[in-house]
Amino acid sequence: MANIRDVAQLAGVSLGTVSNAINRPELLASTTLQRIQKVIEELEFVPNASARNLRSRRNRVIGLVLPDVSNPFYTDLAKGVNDAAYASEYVVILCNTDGSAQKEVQYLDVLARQNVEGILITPVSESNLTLANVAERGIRLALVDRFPLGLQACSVAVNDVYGGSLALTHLHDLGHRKILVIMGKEDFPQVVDRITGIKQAIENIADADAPEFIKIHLDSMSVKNAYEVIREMNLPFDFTGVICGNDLIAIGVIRALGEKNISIPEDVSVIGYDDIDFASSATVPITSISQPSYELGFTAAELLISEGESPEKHVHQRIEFQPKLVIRSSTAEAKSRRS
Amino acid sequence: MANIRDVAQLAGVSLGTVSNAINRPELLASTTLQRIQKVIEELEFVPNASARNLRSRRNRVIGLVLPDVSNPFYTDLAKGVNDAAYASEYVVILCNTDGSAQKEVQYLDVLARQNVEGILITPVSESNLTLANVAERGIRLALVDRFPLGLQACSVAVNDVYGGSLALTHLHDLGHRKILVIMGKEDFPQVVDRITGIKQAIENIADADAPEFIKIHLDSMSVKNAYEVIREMNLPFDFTGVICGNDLIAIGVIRALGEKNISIPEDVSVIGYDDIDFASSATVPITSISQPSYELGFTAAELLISEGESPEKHVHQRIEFQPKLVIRSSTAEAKSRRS
DNA sequence: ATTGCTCCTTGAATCGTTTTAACGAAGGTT
DNA sequence: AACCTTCGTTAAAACGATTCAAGGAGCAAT
Repeated sequence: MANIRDVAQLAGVSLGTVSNAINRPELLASTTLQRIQKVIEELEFVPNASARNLRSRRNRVIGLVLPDVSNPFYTDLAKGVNDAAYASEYVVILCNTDGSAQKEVQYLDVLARQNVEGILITPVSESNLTLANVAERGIRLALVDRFPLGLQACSVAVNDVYGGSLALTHLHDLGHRKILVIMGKEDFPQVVDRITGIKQAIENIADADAPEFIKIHLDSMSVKNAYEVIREMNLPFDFTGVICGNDLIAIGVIRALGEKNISIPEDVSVIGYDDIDFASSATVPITSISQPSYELGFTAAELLISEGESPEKHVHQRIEFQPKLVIRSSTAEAKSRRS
Repeated sequence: MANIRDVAQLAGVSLGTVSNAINRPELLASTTLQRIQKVIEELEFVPNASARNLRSRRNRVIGLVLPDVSNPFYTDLAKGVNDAAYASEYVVILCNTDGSAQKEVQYLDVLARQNVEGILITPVSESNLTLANVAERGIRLALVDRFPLGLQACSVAVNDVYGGSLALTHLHDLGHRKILVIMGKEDFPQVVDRITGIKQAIENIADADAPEFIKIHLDSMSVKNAYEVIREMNLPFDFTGVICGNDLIAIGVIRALGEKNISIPEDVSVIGYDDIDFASSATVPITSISQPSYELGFTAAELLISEGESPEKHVHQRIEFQPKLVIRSSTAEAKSRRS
């Protein structure tokens, strides 16, 4: 493997000049530049990233920490991040926490050791102690799908409170008055916000008409988990509508209810969240709250990278997208049901 | 940020001793070791990965190059890789080529610049010129979901030829004699193999009884692409069975056929590939060829990492999984149809 | 001829580790 | 008492780039 010294020798210039040829070509006389470039080509010289990073403290690597890469919502988001990174010649280290706070801490540590320039994260809980820690180490942060509470960082998120109220309002408009809410872990920020939205929407409805609801919190927001929980459960009360934490849960719920001979949407309306691609191809096409997952990731990555390119003129931004209701076949007018 | 020198000073030992404390603690007297560890803790010392890599040429980073992270098959595979990496304290750089050979080349270059220890790749084409190049640079390679043709590397794959024949045989057993095969790009290795399998299966059937088939090659193996192509198409001949390159294509095909009032499986049987989670929750639950995606990724990553841990006693392995037919509702007995 | 500018180029220091040969002390053998 | 060994530790040389103050060449102005 050729190094910069070999190039310098063969081109008959000094070390520093080769370095300039690579990083600030505008400084060189054009004849020297060409000569060096030719040698670089000949030798197939590739600068060593470690050496470069050691000196300059920039390595064009960012970390992406997500709770569940099996969920197409996060996959799309990751794709957005990757594409933005690719455009700026950055590279992305993907970390999957499985929704575990402990894994999150460990991954943050690993990323810090790797000297990543910045970290994009959808934190699993509201507590941002470790995040503050990371920021202290001089690693830039950007929050995705989550707003920073008292943290100095950019953020790109969707208004989950509004999303929650959208879901409830839709079901209420269809005449549903008893609603099952089935979400992920109680302290997962998105869950908190969406439930807040649901409550707010209820408060805005005249008392006589206001729906009541029960919550269930799942350990993992997956098809399997939702399916199993609903299957094993004695259905708590005669709800006619279900609001799910995401579309995967909705798929699991629909399957489990189907097996109990409850038909969707005739007997029960089900509404998902995220509007993943499969929502429209599911057994019953799922009504869902749509979020711009790809843009979320793309924008956040752009923000983080631009902060690195010119830290002095960077100001932290807080970008908010609005969710949208997408109506499909899994929700319909409520009829009174089950005696 | 504390560095190793600060630690040495505070602990009253030399630089090298601290390094040993970190990397070969068994060399030290236990009292010294404890003293150093205490200081490390106090100072919150984190070794600088770049410096370490520069000297030791190991950075615990591997690259993963995949054609399509939106496809749950690859997502599951990536999860396997991540989990295996995590267990060995490695970190994964994820690269999404969108099935483009050009992007693949660029990503390989980026990974080489980053000095990754190894690369896991599902190459987009049979040509492995650039791969050979990478290997020359001293970066270890492992092929996932693909066998190495003349390449010195480990590989973990599924027998796609057999998978193709499984699909055809299933349809043939159900009485289908005219079959549409709808795959991805013609030179995508998996596509080549699966078609080979289909042809072989046909050859094994008595001439009189042998099915005929037409192929379509899509640019991208996505729901959208498949849906649009089938929707726009004058259906080529009166096929009664469809073999799809993956489950995403199957979903697109089923949707498009549905809009043409062709019912699945009454009029046409459709068989997918990969057996992704959603296959069972689709509008029509999809008969599919199942592959152990997670294990594929996990095993390959383990192989690659173990090669790094002890290169001297490593021998390249070629691990082959067998695909399985999973029968659901999208395939059924053929009836003669459409006049 | 001297000075002052501009424009390139150089050399040396530096980043934070790992690695390895060499060294000193302590203990055991003869 | 002299000589080995063993064990723990040290000092200094890498690793391969970037950075920056300083040097030199060429040219124009005085």
